[in-house]
Amino acid sequence: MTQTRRERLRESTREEILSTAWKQIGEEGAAALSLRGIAREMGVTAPALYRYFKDRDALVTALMTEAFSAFTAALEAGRDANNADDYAGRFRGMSKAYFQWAVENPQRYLLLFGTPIEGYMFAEELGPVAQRSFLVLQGVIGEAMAAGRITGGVSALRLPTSLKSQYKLLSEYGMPYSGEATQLALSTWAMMQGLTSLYLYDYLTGFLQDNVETFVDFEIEKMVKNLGLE
Amino acid sequence: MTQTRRERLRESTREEILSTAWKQIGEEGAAALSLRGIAREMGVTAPALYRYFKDRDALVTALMTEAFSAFTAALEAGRDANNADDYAGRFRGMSKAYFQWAVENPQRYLLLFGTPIEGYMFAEELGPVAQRSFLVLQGVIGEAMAAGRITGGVSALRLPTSLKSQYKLLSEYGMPYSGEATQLALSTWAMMQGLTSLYLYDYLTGFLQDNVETFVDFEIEKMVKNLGLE
DNA sequence: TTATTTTAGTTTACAGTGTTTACAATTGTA
DNA sequence: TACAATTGTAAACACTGTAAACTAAAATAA
Repeated sequence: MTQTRRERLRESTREEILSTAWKQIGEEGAAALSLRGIAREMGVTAPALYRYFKDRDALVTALMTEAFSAFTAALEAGRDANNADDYAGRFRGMSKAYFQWAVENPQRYLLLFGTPIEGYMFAEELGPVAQRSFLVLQGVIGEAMAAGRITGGVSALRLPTSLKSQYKLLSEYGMPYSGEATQLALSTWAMMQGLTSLYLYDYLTGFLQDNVETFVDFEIEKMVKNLGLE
Repeated sequence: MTQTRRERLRESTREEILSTAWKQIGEEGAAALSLRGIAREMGVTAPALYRYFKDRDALVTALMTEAFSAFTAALEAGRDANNADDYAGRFRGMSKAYFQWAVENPQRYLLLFGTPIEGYMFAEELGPVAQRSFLVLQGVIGEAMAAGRITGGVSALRLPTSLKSQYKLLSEYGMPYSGEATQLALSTWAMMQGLTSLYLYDYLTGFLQDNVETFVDFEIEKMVKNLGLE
């Protein structure tokens, strides 16, 4: 694994490009991201960046990969702040971490779950890294379910068998799984995403002002109850 | 209200611009919207469009206004397909119409609730027309609540008094209102938006394949139950 | 009808974008 | 030292949105 000097330099300017991009996203929003802007700030000409990223979309994909990792880590941290047998706590911790991360990293979140980049098409290679964040949620619910703690309304929906690949991925992470867990996780996922984008698009504050967080916590609590977790 | 010949012509090319824009959005997605492209297709030069729209953002705002109106109309139609005293039916009808409209007009929906236009900032004047669609939802819940049909988990959240302007707007439409109705409506809104964007971003089909609609219906049914509507 | 004003459109131009190509400079290796 | 790989630059192309000046046509006033 020993890197040559050249590889080190290359890696370092690659990271400088990414961090400059994040700086611009933080300041002007993801929509204002521009290769020429990054090059300008780095004191280099634009085509130089093409030595490091095939094109603008490749850069965006790299940024999204980074963001997904950070997001997933935040979810895991929220979950792991609670004991392994405290299923309600783990669910709560993860859900709050979801919202909290979005509040603290709005542009980053919108980069992942909005469509701020003109003409950018979700890259294939992002699939796994995106699903990994979903797996955290699915895992939390799956664990609770395996422990018999999910007593809330489970669907009668028959899920397709093609879900098995998904299950396999879950079990590789040592997590229990089931079609019902997937379904409940999707439901929770939808709610969190809805709450979050409503907030980021500034629909909530007009109605709730400084009660937004209380509202979100309340909605999380409703989910806990509906799952029968507590 | 009699229009002069000129006003008629002006109105007609204005509409041609909008319909050409919709055509492009339908074909290439909202991100690919381009003034020059519209002009090209209309057989006219780009600066000509500036006689009809101050700039690109003004055009986008006009498009969003149209889309919001259509969306609101769809919600109302879904609601009104049920008797005025069938509160659960009206809620169901509206919610299904929400998802259905998004499925049938994905680019239009994303134009409203995604951020596909580079650098476009949500225009002030869109506030009222956007809220109007929310008012449909809030109204359905408010009616049911006034009829004493909402028995589900109502929050203990104390909402700010500044909501009064919102309430006034509702009562102008002859609808009952309350802080609890607002809160429950926001919750429902979040869920619908979350389900829909999960679907449009193609997260659902991977898990559910052709069961997506069943899943969404099931989630709507859960909301009906949680509201205590049935 | 003629003269005047308003309007719709074009031409030209500017500043910005992502991207490609050809070339120069630098760096690492044999 | 000679050669090869790598990293950058300069110039150009094809696109954007937008502004200014100008022309042709249409509506209005004399």
